[in-house]
Amino acid sequence: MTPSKNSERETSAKVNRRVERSRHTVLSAAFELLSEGGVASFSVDEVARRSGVAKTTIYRHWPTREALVIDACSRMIAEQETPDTGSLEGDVTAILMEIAHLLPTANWSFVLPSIVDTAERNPEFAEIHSRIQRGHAAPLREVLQRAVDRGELPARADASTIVAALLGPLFYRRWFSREPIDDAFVKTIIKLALASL
Amino acid sequence: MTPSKNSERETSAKVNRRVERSRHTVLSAAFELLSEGGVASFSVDEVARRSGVAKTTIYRHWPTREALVIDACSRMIAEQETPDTGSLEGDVTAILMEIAHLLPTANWSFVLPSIVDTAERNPEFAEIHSRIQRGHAAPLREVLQRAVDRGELPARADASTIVAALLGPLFYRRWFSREPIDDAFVKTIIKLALASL
DNA sequence: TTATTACGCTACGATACCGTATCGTATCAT
DNA sequence: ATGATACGATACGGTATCGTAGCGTAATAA
Repeated sequence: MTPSKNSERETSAKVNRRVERSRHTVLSAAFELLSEGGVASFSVDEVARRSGVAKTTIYRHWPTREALVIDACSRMIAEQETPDTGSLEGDVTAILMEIAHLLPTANWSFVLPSIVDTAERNPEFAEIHSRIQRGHAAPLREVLQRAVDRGELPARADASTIVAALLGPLFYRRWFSREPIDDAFVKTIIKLALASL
Repeated sequence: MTPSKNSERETSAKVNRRVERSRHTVLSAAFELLSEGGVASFSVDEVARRSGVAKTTIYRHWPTREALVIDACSRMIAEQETPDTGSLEGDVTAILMEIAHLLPTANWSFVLPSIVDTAERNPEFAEIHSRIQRGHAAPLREVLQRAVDRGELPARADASTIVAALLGPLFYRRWFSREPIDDAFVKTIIKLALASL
């Protein structure tokens, strides 16, 4: 609260104008590069080339290549809204239809295999992957909890099993069997996963 | 069938002793290296170091790094037997329990994300991935077909949907949520996937 | 206006690859 | 035994990458 501290705060806040602009430019290019080639082919030199920001400047903001990759990956977490249709099946359908629509198109769907692979051997990426994963499952877990609260779903039902039964088949089609994901498929999966009620 | 052709055959067949020994040594090291670091960190130099086979020799057998990686990946296809217990649920249970057992331990489960990632942008790897995938699904498709033949399963049932409903949740737990896969989970998934009968 | 701060540019050193060339040696068939 | 063939060792040239250093310039705060 002293004047000196105040001025320090103002200084750092205004310096951020230039800094933030650089950071944003670099992160955009990094994100784009990541989407195209995955974690493996990500290079600081290429980010510098694309962004127009000098490599030295990049290294003034991120101590290492990995730090930049991790930062770029963190922006990949898909924020998804939780619907509230009143019924469990309605909510789940809304969520899965949205995901089914995003899976063939969204940027993160091209990068996620790369993160999964890296996470297999790198704890830092395992942490990021875990956060992304929780983000995907969160809306489902919430509507399931609401259904329990309403008495629509028995409290003994295992939420994580149901989530796996819902998301698993969709992910399987996107990354393993590479089959298209149409509405009929999604509805069948929902019917099967919620059949035990 | 001429003598000259015969001698040519014999020659190539015996030369193969040395050649096959080299090929086998290299492929073993390549497979091991692949299991540890995935496709991205795979290098011919490292294979040469580990195998003791000179890099020049490796390049006499494989024209390029990628050819060697692809060859090593091809050996990763898990041969799985198709059970025959007499009932659909029995067969499916046998298959999925086996997979659930392999998922946390088998070498290919560590490499598969890497192949999936590479396949996302490389058609050659997409082809390999497709073969691996068909290998995983084949036993399930066979027991499903047998169930249809017995009349245990309606012919209109979509096999590829059921396969996705069975394998998807298991794969989801191995590579996405990273939760353990216990017997209770597998049995629940089977119950859900076959509930529509 | 002036001092500070961030930035750009160029150039490094170090490392790790790929794929090839050369040449001498060991293995193998006959 | 001998000629053919595969192998090993070493050394390249070329490229890409990481991360750093030095120095001049532009933006910014005071």
